[in-house]
Amino acid sequence: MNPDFRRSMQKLTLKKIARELDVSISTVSKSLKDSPEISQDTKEKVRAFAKLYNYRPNTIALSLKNRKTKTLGVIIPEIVHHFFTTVVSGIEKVANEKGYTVIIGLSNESFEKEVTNMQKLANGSIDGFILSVSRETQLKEDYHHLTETIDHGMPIVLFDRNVSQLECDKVVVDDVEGARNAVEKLVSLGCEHIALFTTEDHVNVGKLRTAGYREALDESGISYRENLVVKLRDEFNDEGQEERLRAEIELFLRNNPGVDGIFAVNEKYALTAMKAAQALGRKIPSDLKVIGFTDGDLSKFASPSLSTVSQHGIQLGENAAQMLIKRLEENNFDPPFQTVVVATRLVERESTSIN
Amino acid sequence: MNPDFRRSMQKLTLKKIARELDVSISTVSKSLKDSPEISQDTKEKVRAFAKLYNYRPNTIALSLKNRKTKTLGVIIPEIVHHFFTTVVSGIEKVANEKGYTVIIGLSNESFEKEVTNMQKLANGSIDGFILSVSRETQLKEDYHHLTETIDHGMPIVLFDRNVSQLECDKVVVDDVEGARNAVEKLVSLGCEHIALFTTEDHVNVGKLRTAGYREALDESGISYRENLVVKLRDEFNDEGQEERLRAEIELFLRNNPGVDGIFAVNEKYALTAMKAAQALGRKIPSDLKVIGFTDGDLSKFASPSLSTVSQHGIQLGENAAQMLIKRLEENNFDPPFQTVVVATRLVERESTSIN
DNA sequence: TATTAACACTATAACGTTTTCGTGGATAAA
DNA sequence: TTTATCCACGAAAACGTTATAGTGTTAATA
Repeated sequence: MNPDFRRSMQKLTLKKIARELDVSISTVSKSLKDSPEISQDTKEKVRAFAKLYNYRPNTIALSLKNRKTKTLGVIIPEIVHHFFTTVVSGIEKVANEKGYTVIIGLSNESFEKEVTNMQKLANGSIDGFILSVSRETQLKEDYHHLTETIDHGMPIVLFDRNVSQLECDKVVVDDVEGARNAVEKLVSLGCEHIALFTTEDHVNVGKLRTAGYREALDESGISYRENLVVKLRDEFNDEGQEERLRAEIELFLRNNPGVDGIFAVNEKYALTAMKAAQALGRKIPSDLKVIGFTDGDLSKFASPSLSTVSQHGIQLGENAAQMLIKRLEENNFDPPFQTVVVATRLVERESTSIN
Repeated sequence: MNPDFRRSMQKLTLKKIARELDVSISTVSKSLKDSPEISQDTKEKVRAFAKLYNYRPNTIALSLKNRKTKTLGVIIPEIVHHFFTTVVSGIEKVANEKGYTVIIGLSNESFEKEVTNMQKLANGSIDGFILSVSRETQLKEDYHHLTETIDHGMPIVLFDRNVSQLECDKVVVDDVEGARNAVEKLVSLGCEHIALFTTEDHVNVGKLRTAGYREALDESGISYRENLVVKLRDEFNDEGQEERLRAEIELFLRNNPGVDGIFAVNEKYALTAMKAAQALGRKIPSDLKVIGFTDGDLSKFASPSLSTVSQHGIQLGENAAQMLIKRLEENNFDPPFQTVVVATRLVERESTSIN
């Protein structure tokens, strides 16, 4: 055998093995698949060779032939974001276990990037999508790229940011219940003037958590007061806008000294509120109790540590991957579709302790 | 035309267009590529049809034909980790701009997962790797999977966790300098007993940052004292081990009341140290000044906010992607290899303020 | 001895592209 | 009229697989 064989081989293929061993490509393929059509001798010879030179079938060729890629496309609005990374790690875990690969696309909260990213992946690169729609998409309420994908026979599992008019599998957090539990907790701790820091209305999860806040108040016989609800503008989330967010929150706290509880729809709002309140001399949790949403490191390391509604992102991701893979393996892309609701859990820390 | 055409088409291909328009596949392909071989009439007809039914070439088929996938494989030790996500977002940005897709593999700090992930992707799915080796890989010092990949003609760009014996492009943070600057800062603020919280020795970045710590002390004429260096065990980073980490740090602080400055090689150690110190009644920054490494949200939102050595993960990712894509487009997989060093920047916050 | 069956392989088509090389017919030049 | 030149298109190969359908040789059966 050519001594330079190893060097010359950029990538070993069936054809090269066949040429080297002086048999046909079919024989090589069948040998490696342990087909009964091939004699033991030949099989062993081929397999030894393949093993020696570390043959691995070309994934692309297989994808083309089988018309499936064993790859999941995941589109998320942001990756530098604790919640989404936990979801991705859940997806990746299940995907890997079942022999799937994960491709990640970032929309960066942009409608256009979401669309182009999907189009790029939809052309044969992946078998199905797991995605959370971007903020802009929710704002525009334009979901044609999603419906078209589904119509073309590619399954989608939506997560977290629900879009009720879309017919597909979904796995969502029980935002309403999570928020309700949080606010109920505040009430049970004696809070009577509970402020809500939430997003603009078009953000679905913000809306749902607001609804939960309201439910809890209703149940407790506390009247809902518009002026205790602060809708923070989207742009405050942008890089470098921390000060404006802080100013807005501080202004509110200054104007509402009677507030004794805060429920915020995310960690950032909650922590900013805590910092602003502390700067104003309010003691947490004695004067003011705070609960946030999304359980990340930020909450754990805050001073005082922040009680939060944990969303179980990993579980969410695992569920999403399972649902998608199930459809793919069963080759069932038709209704009925399923919506899995992942329960939240209130993690109590110092910001709501009673001492 | 068959009215059910749209429905029947799972995915539009050249062949289907050809059949429908009663021309050859070649003609369709050439028309879409605006070849001069084809008449205007035919071109227009084909293009109108393709546009109407939203034809997009099958990526997999193109990959097979061109023997390149326009996809980058990114292997990171962890995804629920601020630094790595910033790197990924930098990679993704550049990749997207240049028409590349990104596949993510997680090693979860495991050697075996790193190897299998790479093997899976190396078989045609991607054109090159960007990766940061897992902790276990560093521990074992087994890099055969990397050298083999390189030998097979697939370029690798290593980032952050450098492996000096590997011959490939690299983009690393200047850990030594970052650490030195941080410690110099502490010295300039009057600290004389500066503790170091670092990792076990086999973690490269820990070692480098430790070296920087030492350099700064040497320069400042402060003697290096072994007993001020705390090597925290890897396992303390695992989920649920926060208390043990905290206990270890607290013990040290209790035994070393004279410590007036802390440099920690990551955010977690720094924040845990701050919390422990505060619990022991030390005031930060007046009694004790603290600087961490890696600039994440944790540092910004801590109380007091934490000064850190910012690693510019995004830039790091951008550089890595640029280097890899350059090699791919130039088809140049040979030495010389480049090592880009991304400078760090000391971000000063409350934990080192002077008032 | 002629037929059949078993064996151990090879050839071929297909997946969806792109590209090189033909090719038939029309037109222009000789 | 014959020959050369275009024009507009089609055929075929290739990328690396797998699966189906041959095929030639030997051995068993009638």
